[in-house]
Amino acid sequence: MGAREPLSRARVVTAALALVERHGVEALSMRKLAAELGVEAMSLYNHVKNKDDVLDAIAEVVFADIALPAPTADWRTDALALAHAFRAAALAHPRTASLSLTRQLGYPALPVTEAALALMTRAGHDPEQAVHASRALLAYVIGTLLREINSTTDPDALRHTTLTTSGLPHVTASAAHLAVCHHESEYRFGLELLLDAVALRVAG
Amino acid sequence: MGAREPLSRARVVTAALALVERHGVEALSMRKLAAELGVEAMSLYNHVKNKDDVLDAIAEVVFADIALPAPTADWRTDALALAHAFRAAALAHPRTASLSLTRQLGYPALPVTEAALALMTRAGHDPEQAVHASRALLAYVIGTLLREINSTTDPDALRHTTLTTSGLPHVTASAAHLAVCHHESEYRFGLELLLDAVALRVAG
DNA sequence: CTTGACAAGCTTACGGCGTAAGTGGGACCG
DNA sequence: CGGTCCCACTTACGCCGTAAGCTTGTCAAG
Repeated sequence: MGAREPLSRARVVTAALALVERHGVEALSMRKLAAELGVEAMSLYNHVKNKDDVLDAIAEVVFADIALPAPTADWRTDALALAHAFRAAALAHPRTASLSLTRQLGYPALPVTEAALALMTRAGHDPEQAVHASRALLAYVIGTLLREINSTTDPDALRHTTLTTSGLPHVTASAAHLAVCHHESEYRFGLELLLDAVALRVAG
Repeated sequence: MGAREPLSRARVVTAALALVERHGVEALSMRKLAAELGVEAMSLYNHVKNKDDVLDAIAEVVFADIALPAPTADWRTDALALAHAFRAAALAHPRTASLSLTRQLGYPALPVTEAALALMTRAGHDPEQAVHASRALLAYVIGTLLREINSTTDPDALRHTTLTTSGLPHVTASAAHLAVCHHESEYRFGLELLLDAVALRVAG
């Protein structure tokens, strides 16, 4: 019965992340988290302020995992790379990513925000337009990833609700949307669309 | 001591919506909701399956409140009108809207989905591209509204976390983002950007 | 008028939750 | 060796969602 590795904030956060990825956010409780670490619930509070602190901490991990691409000569390449890195990080921890995209994170998200802003400035926007454009880019990325993650987690939510509704007034749209689900290529499609528009706006 | 108005699903949902708008989602409990209606918690279950059912129901309200604009000759006008209607409905119930944008809603969101799809088809896209483009539009709308709603609900979350962080390595970006906060005009900016790109893609 | 079914409220009860507050022992420093 | 501090444990409180059962008012059929 040797001494076990001592608890630490890092160990708590890691365990919380694992628990959320395995069973979803709603399954995360301080008691279960403690059990996971072979410890009583209240011991966690020596390393963590409260449950919200834990949620913030795991949400940050996703942003921390975004490998910001080094800027190249072409802002457009960089934009695609940034968006791709964002998506990769989100898909690496899908259930946690829902949290990250939803929660209001200030500082942890800043590097990404700033990268997007720098990018749009380099593209030739004036400062105010650069802010607008970078936010548009991030809004698209976040909106798309939210949808993608939800449909991955719960793949036939739409199909189910449509089929159990009698009368089916709107099958056409749902069928069309279900038929097209190559997430990655769709992501690129919207991205290119947006970047085309940015380029156009700067040129014209 | 006359007989009070009997409970009904509609009354429950209305009260839940009001409670959420007043005190936030985390303040919604079956007990408080019942108290609001002058009733005991378990009575609610005669009209509602469970708490999740309540949450779904209030989330639907936002979509139901989107006044779908009648199609005109110009798809672009219609796209702006749709986005504007979406935004109006979301801002009318901001705290509930977070739920609506986050939760996976199948059927209730369908009219909007279909309107966007129809619009992109009318713009000249082939069916598959129309799906992609409509999803891009909705992703932008949802991503933007999430940000807007969160920053309205909790206006200085970013400022606070930045200021309390010593070292402040990234003040530039956050300051720039804070300085620009005319939500409505920003919304239009990104929207026009996206629609320009759609028009371009169809023409070229 | 009686009866019995049914809808819709109330009561009780259970297990789980987050966390405030206090306890105790082991490690380290004087 | 005594003191101090860290850190895990224990206890306890009030809230939660909801299963199960009970009560009461309403109303149609006999």
